[in-house]
Amino acid sequence: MEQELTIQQVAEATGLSVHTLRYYERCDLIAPIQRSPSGHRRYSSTDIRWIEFLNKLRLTGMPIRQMQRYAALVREHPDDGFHERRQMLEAHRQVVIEQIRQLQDNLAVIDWKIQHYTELEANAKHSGLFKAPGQSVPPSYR
Amino acid sequence: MEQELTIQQVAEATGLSVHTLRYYERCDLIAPIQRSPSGHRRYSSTDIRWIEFLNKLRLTGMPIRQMQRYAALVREHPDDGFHERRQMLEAHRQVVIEQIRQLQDNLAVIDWKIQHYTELEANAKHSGLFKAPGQSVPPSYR
DNA sequence: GCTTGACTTAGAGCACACTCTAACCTCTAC
DNA sequence: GTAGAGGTTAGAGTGTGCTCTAAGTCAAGC
Repeated sequence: MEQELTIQQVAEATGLSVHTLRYYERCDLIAPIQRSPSGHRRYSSTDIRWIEFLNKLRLTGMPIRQMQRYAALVREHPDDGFHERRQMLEAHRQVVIEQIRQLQDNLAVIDWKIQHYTELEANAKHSGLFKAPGQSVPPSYR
Repeated sequence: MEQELTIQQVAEATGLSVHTLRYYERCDLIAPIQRSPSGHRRYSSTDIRWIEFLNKLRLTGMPIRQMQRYAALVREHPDDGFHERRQMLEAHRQVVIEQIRQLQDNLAVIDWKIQHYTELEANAKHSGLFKAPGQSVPPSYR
């Protein structure tokens, strides 16, 4: 009942390219995938779940190097040594949280600037007749 | 009263390297900086505020190309044409918001996995005597 | 005058993560 | 049996954003 997918199908399912899938396998992020009699890759649903998790690590900015370490831990101690893996994920978790915080901070500044432009546009429309009160705008903030 | 900073001081103030500062100027993200009689760059506080804003765009993932477009708009129409600049920032804003959303989504999965490892660790400690109820763990989720 | 250290330039080099190429193989349909 | 779609490999190439190098200039202190 285990349905096995071709590399093309996995690419579509995961959003990674076939090139990337082979690349990940080549650099040991993915353990060697089973082959059909003709030598073509046949991905199991377990493989796909692993790839999807890998992808989440990537999308949160984990470098390939670190994913390699994580993948090696899983391969070498599939049934124990959860502690080190958890520690890796927790360290990464902190990095991601910080990343989100920074994005939010910087977004606030961008929002501020959008607001500022909106006011300048409004002023321009009214030919400068209305100057927003209390808005002394430094010339550098254009 | 305009205090002018050296490239080294600006690097310290902004967190960018002196190399990066020169690189940004070379590719027109920063307009040509004033020079001392000896040809050394002298940054004004206006320059620094611009660089800081640039950096926020970078840190939110805006590509250099796009920052170049934005910088060109500011240079070419410093006192009007706020509309296009606002549009650029608003488009970027949406990208950043989506980026944050994705990070949060993926972080949730990582959190789930950390939790899962925590449970596996606890089970291992009790020599498998206690199996968390209702936790049928697929073998792929290790 | 000479050393030291901070600056200048053009251009080369690098790390990262893919992405593509060339040459070859294999299955299916006609 | 041949075309065409899709697979395989090793290895080269690409885009992005820096980062560094080499060779030279300049100002201050000894």
